[in-house]
Amino acid sequence: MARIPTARLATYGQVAELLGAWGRARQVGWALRRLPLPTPIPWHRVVNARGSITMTPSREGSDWIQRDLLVAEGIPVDARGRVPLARFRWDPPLPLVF
DNA sequence: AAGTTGACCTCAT
DNA sequence: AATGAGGCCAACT
Repeated sequence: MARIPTARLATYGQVAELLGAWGRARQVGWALRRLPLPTPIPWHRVVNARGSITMTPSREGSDWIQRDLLVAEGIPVDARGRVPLARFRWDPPLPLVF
């Protein structure tokens, strides 16, 4: 995730692919849920494939923090958490191979 | 040990 | 636009 440039967006699925874990977007979400905040990892640049911040009470506020961080980077977020994914999507250069 | 729960995704109504 | 089905799989009951 640290590879995602400032003011660019990636999806959970993209991050999974980058790890060589195609189809395992859920596990990316699992990992992010566990991130201790604050963290230097730019977790806020990861949104869902529908192009929005996943807004749910189970995130205990990190969804709203994500909103603030994205707006602070210049990425607009509407009232329902939608972001212009098509415009800001980051295309990873190469998958990681271990 | 079996069933449930998610910061998910794609495809089909 | 909004659901629903099915797939995914580590953790947690």
